[in-house]
Amino acid sequence: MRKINKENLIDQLKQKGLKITPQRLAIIDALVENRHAHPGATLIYNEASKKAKRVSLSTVYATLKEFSESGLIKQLEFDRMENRYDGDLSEHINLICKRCGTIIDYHIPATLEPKDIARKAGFVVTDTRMEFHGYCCDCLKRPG
Amino acid sequence: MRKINKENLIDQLKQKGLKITPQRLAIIDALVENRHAHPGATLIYNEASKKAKRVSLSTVYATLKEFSESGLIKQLEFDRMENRYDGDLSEHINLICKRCGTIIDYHIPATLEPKDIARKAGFVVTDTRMEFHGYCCDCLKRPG
DNA sequence: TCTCATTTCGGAATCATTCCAGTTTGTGCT
DNA sequence: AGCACAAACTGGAATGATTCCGAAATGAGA
Repeated sequence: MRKINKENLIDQLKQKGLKITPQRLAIIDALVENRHAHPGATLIYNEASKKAKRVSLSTVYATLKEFSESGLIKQLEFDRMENRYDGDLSEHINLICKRCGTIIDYHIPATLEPKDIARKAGFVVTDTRMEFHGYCCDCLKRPG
Repeated sequence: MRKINKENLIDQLKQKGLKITPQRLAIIDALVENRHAHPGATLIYNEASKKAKRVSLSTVYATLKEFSESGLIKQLEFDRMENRYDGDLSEHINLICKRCGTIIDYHIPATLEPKDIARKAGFVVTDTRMEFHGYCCDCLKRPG
């Protein structure tokens, strides 16, 4: 039961004492209908605007923030505002402390068992993000 | 030989036909001296300003961009400008296409072998980023 | 229905980053 | 050593996502 679903999200709002408003319902709809697109605030805003009479961009931001803080959805960027650089080009995991911002380079062993990383490094993982950037098969087929 | 080192970076600049300027040398110094801090543009700018008489922030940005495009350093953020959201809260890897921006959720098997991911998903990995967010041991010790 | 904390609004403010047009400067060549 | 020119630098304006803020609107329980 990991995928987002409208009724489930509404239940979670109730459980957490958050109010059910037309704006939130519209945002939930936009989120569910575009779940595969990993939508950004702008897309959500556009989609939600079609459903509810009035939604402001500020509300979309506030709601998305509320939802991700409540664990209803996952933000694909974290708080880091400034881009940072790493001189270590080898493959490793950046262990980023949520409190002090420290970034620890953790070199991955031949076989990686995500859950073990925490214990070995004395680091408590609350959120994980692993991104592989490259080219998807559809794009590889297209010229350019 | 993965860690950055001044002479090596200078050699790489020469090899790629890039010019050696006082600003670049100052930026390289700042990069090398702060390698453990995963410095951002602002820190680099401040540090580099101490070394070279004149360095502008624009130059720092341009240089950092040039360096990461040339593979001298690694940028810890990618081009994505807008924050995006994911309704799938389970642990998975986001395969992000550099060309079309598509994000494919890839659920990790019990044992993860990074290199295998590409083949299985038909995705060519050019850059990898794995981030585990949480709390480092030092912060865990401190109250709050 | 009444009440009030929560939510929404929209416009201003913020902040990292990019853009631009003009100036300076490495570097290869003579 | 001096020339020429593409590359690099500058700084101020522009951009664009996100946050902030004070005021107005509104769910939801009493």
